[in-house]
Amino acid sequence: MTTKHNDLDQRIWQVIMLIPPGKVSTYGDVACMAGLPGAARRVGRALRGLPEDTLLPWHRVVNAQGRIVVPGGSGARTEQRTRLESEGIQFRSDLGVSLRKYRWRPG
DNA sequence: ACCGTGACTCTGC
DNA sequence: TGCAGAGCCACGG
Repeated sequence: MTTKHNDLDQRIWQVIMLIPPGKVSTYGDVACMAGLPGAARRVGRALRGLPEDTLLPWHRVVNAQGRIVVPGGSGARTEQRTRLESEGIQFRSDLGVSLRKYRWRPG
């Protein structure tokens, strides 16, 4: 098999599963860590195809503003916020989280 | 190969 | 603070 569209997704998922509980990362950072600088949108596509029963901590991925950019769908937005709060992450209003405090940086 | 689309990001008003 | 435009990468028709 030469063409594996899953290859990119696989790499993206691998990065996301490294995000520790209580911390969050941005689409841009995940893309960069996956070796795809600037491909933040590609990360969104990778998460979009995730099954509902996935073990991947997709909820720890927010946009560059620390806000949830997940479309309503089946209440995924609410679920993301609930999961983050259950990990000790505090939300500022309905705006989002403080990246300054919860942003995860590999190092 | 061209064009439109998206769970993005940055800059400007 | 919020909205709009342009740039960005990869995918699907």
